[in-house]
Amino acid sequence: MNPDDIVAGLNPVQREAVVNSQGPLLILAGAGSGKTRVIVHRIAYLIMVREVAPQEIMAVTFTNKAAQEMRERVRAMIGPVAQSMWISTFHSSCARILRNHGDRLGFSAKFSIYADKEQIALLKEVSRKLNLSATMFPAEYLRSAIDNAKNRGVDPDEYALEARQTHNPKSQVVAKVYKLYQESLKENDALDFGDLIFLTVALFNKHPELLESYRERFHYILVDEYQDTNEVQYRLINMLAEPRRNLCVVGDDDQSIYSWRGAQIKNILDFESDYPESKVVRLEENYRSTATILAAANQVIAGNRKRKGKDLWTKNCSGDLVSLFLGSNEADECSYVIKRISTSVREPGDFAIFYRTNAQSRIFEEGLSRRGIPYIIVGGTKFYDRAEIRNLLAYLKVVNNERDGVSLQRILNIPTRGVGKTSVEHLQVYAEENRLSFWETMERLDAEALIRGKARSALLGLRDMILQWRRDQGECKPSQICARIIAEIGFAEWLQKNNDPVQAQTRGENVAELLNAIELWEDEQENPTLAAYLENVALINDDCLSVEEASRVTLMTIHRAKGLEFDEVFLVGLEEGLFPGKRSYEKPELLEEERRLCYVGMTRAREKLHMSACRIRRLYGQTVDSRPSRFLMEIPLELMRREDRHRSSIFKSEASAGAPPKETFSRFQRGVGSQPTSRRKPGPTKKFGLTKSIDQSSPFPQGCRVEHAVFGPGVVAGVKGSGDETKLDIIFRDRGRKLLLLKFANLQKLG
DNA sequence: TTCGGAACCCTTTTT
DNA sequence: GGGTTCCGAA
Repeated sequence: MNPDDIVAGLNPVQREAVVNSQGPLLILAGAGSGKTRVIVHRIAYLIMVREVAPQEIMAVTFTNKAAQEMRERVRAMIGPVAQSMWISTFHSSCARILRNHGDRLGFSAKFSIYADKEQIALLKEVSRKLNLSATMFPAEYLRSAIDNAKNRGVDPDEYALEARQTHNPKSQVVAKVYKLYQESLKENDALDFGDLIFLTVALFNKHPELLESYRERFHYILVDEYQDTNEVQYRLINMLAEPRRNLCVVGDDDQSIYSWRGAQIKNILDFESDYPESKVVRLEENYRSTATILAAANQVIAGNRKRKGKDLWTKNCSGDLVSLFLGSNEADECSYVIKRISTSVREPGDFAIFYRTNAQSRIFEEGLSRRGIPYIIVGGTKFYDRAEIRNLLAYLKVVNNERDGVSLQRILNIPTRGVGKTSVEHLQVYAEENRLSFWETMERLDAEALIRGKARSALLGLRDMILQWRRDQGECKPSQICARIIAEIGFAEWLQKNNDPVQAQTRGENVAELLNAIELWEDEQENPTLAAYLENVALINDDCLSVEEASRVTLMTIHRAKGLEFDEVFLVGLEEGLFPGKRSYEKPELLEEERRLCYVGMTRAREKLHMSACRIRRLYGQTVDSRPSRFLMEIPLELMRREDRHRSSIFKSEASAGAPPKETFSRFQRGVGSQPTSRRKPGPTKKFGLTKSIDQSSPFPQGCRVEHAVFGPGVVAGVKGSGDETKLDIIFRDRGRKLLLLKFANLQKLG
């Protein structure tokens, strides 16, 4: 094939990235620079021009969505041969490897994958065995400590050594937990997410010949979002790529926002020293945003020191200024956002609202629904995290994997069948004393007088059902087994009985939806086994079930927004202490990450960007005075337009809360820059948002209660202008806020 | 076993 | 403020 055909339509830099197919390559891909396009073309180039066999290429991403899109687009370019390529997430690539060779580490090919909830359940069991106090060592604390260790590539022995060396008593306890937890996982024939990667690395370390075989297989390795890789992922990739060094990493150091999950920005920053012979390509032309938005974003990110350095530019027009709205409180901020959405010619689906923390979403949700504007909140409790779904999945896991004790214990009394705490304890003790798995203990119920009465017969019944379902696996599809389980345990009836009618309804629907989802999945599979389905659920935990409608306003955290784009974006809550968050103050690295987060949020916008902050915010039940975020200060005033100038200071809290003068606000009022951290200046400071000169001679001064013939009762929030031009800013009790010309308003004074 | 109320926590969460 | 979790009482 003619190389020119492959690179046709790419800009010169993109071509560089595609054509440089041999040796290590770092592609610094700015936001909206056509990254995926480059990756896809690069793969096509390798196969079509360099005649690399597809199965010699491994492409790794972080999300299923990214993997899917990449796979789809490659297939569209080169056809079905793409099928034999490994394009998948870190986790599913590793799961695949471990299913093939996990026996060398003591796992079967059917191992269960434990998500957070199951990790916690197992950790509680471990804590109990070690007699740990749940207050001193909450399961969640242990979970994240162990998770961190795995991300760092630290095994239990190394962890114990670390703990001893640092004389940290708490860590020494965690070390014990970590060790026992790993043993328990093995007994349950289960792995957690961290294990998938870490144990793959361990497998390769322990069995060099296996590593060699994969090195032989994968001649070309490509990693997307390289800035988000953690230590083990880094090790994995680099060990595989070592002999041939055909490693292409794509990423953007300016969009590294997952350090708290173990991502190491240094991986991308140090790539050039890891591979001195490497080439670097910078994709800086942006095809997404207006020049104004980019200029603003560039200014913000320029405040970071630890970065490769990159300036996005575009041929797009300059577009609108960035709108800046400084509200009095979050209700005010919210109504600004909603007003802009409801008065726009755009469709709801063109808008997105991004916030730093999930807690901020509620007010927007309420406001939008009150106005009847369709919206979707991305995030929150996922489908597969709902209790009823997890219960059914636990059943399926038990059917699939005999040794999975965590899932078995979960379902013992679901639906309630009279197996209480004491019975479970008896079983646990017996299992422990006889070194049996939980399932083996259940098998001995006949022979041993372990448990008596109702619990005994219930357990025997459950055991027989499980045995039957396991036999069914031969001729039944997973969906049929699942349906059988639901029917035979009386799950629907139990849900009815134990929930209020509304909840019972949704839970029932969820169960139906699960069956539906399994069937959909089966339709796409050649060989739909239960084990395969369970892996799919564990790793591809996507919410394709909640159909993403294009016609709704999208609400999500900025973290979730990475990789997406919208015509018009509202970035809300830009306040010191919230964004950047308070916790980032002490550490410069954390502050830099917050700044990157801001940059990510801003660069999602195609045409119009709004940024807003509140003067007063209720947070965790407390009302706090806030100042605008330093990130706002970093944007040149020429790029912004204030959207709240006409507004007056109607909010008593502002005058009476005794808030210290906020010179940062005055920066926007007077058009003079000031440092966010500057000390308080002497003398009076203009109050933010206050109408410049209140006409004290107005018959209806600020705060005056009035009655309007049509709008009813209200309060004068502000007065503007004078004489015939006098306008009153009034908040009506029932009709919201209006700006009225005094001479026409025909107001009655009240009280 | 199930409930209800007190106590607790509180960034972000690709897999 | 609110959601979750945990413990004790019925």
